[in-house]
Amino acid sequence: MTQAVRHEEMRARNLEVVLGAVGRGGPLTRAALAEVTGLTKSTVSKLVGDLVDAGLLAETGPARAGERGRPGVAVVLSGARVAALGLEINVDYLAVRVLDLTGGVRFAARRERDNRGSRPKKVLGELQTLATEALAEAHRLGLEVAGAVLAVSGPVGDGVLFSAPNLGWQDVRPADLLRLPVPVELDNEANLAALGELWYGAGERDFLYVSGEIGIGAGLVVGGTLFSGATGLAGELGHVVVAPEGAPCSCGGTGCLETYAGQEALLTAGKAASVPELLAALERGDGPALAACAAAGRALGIALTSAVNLLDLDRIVLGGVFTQLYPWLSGPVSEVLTARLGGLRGTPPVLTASRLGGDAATLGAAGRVVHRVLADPAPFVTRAQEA
Amino acid sequence: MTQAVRHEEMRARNLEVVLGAVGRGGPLTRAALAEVTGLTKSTVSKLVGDLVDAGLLAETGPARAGERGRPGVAVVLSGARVAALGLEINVDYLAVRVLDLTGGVRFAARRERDNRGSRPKKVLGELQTLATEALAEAHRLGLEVAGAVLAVSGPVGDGVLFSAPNLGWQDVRPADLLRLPVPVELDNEANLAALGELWYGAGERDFLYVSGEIGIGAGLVVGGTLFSGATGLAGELGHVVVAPEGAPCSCGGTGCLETYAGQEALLTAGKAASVPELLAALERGDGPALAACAAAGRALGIALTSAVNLLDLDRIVLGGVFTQLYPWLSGPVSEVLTARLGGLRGTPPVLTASRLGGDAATLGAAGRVVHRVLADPAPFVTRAQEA
DNA sequence: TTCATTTAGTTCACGTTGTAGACTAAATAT
DNA sequence: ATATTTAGTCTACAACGTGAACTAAATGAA
Repeated sequence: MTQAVRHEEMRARNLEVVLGAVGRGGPLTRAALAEVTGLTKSTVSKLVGDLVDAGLLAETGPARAGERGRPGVAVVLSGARVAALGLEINVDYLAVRVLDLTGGVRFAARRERDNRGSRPKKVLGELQTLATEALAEAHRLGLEVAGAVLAVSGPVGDGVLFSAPNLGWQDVRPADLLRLPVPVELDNEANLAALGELWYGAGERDFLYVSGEIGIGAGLVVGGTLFSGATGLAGELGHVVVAPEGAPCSCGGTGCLETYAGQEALLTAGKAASVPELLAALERGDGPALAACAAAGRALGIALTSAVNLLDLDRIVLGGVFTQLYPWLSGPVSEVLTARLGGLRGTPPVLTASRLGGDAATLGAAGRVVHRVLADPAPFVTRAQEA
Repeated sequence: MTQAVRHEEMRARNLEVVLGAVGRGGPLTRAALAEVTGLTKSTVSKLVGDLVDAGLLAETGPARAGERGRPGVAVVLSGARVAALGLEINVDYLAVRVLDLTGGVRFAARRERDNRGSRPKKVLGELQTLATEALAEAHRLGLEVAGAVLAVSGPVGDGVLFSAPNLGWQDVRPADLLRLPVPVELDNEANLAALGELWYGAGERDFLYVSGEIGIGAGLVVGGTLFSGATGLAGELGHVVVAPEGAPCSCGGTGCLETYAGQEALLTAGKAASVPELLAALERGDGPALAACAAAGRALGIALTSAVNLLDLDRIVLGGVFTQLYPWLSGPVSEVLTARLGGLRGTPPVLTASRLGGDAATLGAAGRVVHRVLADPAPFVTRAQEA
C-alpha cells in the first residue's frame, strides 16, 4: 500500500530526488538540477544547501568556463560523511570492504582461509575481527557507517542462511554470532554480486548475473532493481532442469544444471582436483578439461535458454568461477543460445564475463547500504535553521 | 528516477491512498480511514469529500449501529462514474467487457467465430463493432470509459503484436485498425489473465498464471504486481526446455514444453481433432487421451520446476485450456513438482485451476484501466471550491 | 426523561513546504 | 565601459496537511 504523504515526506522525497540526480548525473549545478528535477531554483537551492550541510553533497570548483553568463557551482556526492560495510564469507576467503557514498573504496581486506567444514562460530568470529578492523578504520577517517550487509552463498530468508552447500552449514543466523556496533543484514551472494555489477561494474540496467561457485546461483536485475521473487529465493539457476533423465542431484531431482556445470561436476569431468588445476589444464589444452567445459557450457546454455524465455533477458553476465572459465565457456553457451533463441527473439542475449570478479559481492553488499542512504537521505539531513 | 513532489503530487498521492484503502478495506468511515492511512481526520474528510464529488466514492448508509458514539458514515468505491473496456481476440471468439470501478460487470459480449487464418483487418473490424456496442451501453449508463486494453495471445511490445501463433498473424499493430473514441492499449493474454486472477479471482498476491492455448504463455505476479521483464516479453513458458534432445519446435529449438503440452501436441497424442473431443475422450477414459495428458502434465511439471527455481513461486494457477484439463493434468504436474522441489523448498508450490476460466483476460484487460484510475484518481477529481 | 459519555465529522488558525518572480552576482561579448 | 547572459538568493505567496476546538449523533446511567 502506498504511504500517505505529509510535508515531511514531500521534503524527504525531494531530497532523494536531488541527491539521486547528482548521483546519476555526475557534477551538476543548482540550475541544472532545477532543470532535470522539475523543481524550482529556489527549492533546489534550499535542498542542496541542506545536503551540503549534511555532508552528503560537496561543492566543486566553478563549473563550465568560457561560456557566457555567471558560471555555476557544481555539486557532487560527498564521500566525507557516510560509509557502508560490505562483508563476504566464501569457501576460501573472508572479505570486508568499506565504501563511501561516492562508491570510493576506503578500506578493503581479505583473509584467505579454507572455510569448508569450519563451524559457523569460528568463521564468524574471524569475520568479526576483520569487520571491527574495518569499522575502526572508517572511524579514523571520520566516516559514519550506516550499516553492514553480509554476503553468503546459499538461500537466505529473514536473516537465516538456510543452507550453504559450499560450507556445509545449515540454518545459521549469522547476526547472532556477529556482534558489531552497526546493524548487519544477510543476503545471497548472487543477488549482491548482481547489484555490485549494476552499481559499480557494467552498469547495465537489465541483466542476469550467474554466480558459478560450488552451486550455481543467479541474481536478476530488471530496470535497475533486483528481482528476488515472492520470498527472496529467486535465482536458483543451479536446479533448472537441463535433462529430465539426467544424473541425480543433491536436491532430490535429476538432471539439474548443477550436475553438469557445478564445480564438483566440472572438476570430476575435467580430471582436476581444484579450479586452478582445471585452469592450468585448459591452458595446456587438455582433452578432458576442454570437454568438461564444453559440456558444462552447453548445459548452461540450455538452462539459460529457459531463463531467457521466462525472464526476458537481453544480457547475461557470467561471474564467480565462470569468470575465469569464460574463454572456454562462452563459445558453447552462445552457440546454444543462438540456436534456441534466434527464432523467437531477434537477437540472442549478449554474454559477458563479470567485470568485478571476486569483488562483486562485497561491493554489492556495501552498495546496498549506500543506495539505501541515497534512496532516503532525510535521516542524515537536519532542517536548515532560519536566521 | 523518482519524481519530484509538489503540493499537487502530495494531494494526488493522498487521494490515491484514501481511494486505495477503501478499495482494499471495503466500506470504511472517515474516522477509520484516518486510522489506517495515518492522515488526520480533517485531511481525510477533505479528500473523501472531493472523491465523493468526483463520483469515485459513494456514501453508504450509517455504519455500525448498537455501539456507543455517533455512528460513522462509511464510504465505498462508486461504480457510478468511471468504467473500463476490456477486449480480447481468441482463436475461436471475440470478447468485450465493461467494468466499473468496483469491479462490477456492466456489459459483456462474446462472438463465437473461428479467427484462425482470418485477416487482421477483418477480425479487428468485427471487434470494433462489438467494442462500439459496449461503449454505447456504457454511455447509456452514464459511465465515462477511461480506456481500453486489448488482450491477444502472443508476444507484444510497444503496441505491436509480434506474432500470434494461434491466428497466423505477424507484426500487427491493432491500434491502427481499431478506431475507437478511447485510447486502446495492447497486452499479452497471459499477463492480462494473470492480472484478472489477481484482482477478480483467487486474489493471491504471488503466483504464476499458466495460459494453455495453442502456445503456452505465463504471467507472473509478485507482491501484487505483474513482472514482465526488461522488454515485456517475460513468461514464455512454452519454450522452456524440457528435453534438450526432444522433438523440434516451431521456435527453432528442440524439446520445448510446447512440443509436449501445446494444443497441437496434446491433440495429436490424444488422437482428438479438437479440445472438446479430447475432453470427451478423457471422460470416457480413452487410453491415448489419458496418456497424452499424463505426458503433457509431466512435461509441464518439469518446465514449472525450472520456473519455480528461477522465480521463487509458491502458487501456480493453470488457465486457458488447462483449466478444463485440470483434473487430468494436476496429478502428474504435482508429482513432478513434489519429487523435484521437495528437497530444496519445504513445500512444493500449490497448484490450482483458474477460477475465472475464459473470462480472465477481459477482466484483467479492463481491470488494468480500472487500477490505473485507482492508482491515480487525481485527474478525475476537481479541487473543492472554497465557500 | 435527562444528562454524561463516547465516537464521528467539520471548522479554522497555523505550520511546513514548494512557487514565482524580482533581485543580486559573475561571467562573456560588443 | 556597457549590454547580455546565466547562476543563485530572497521574499511574498499559495497549497496542503495538522491539531485542537467545536458540532453532531448515538448509547447508557440516573
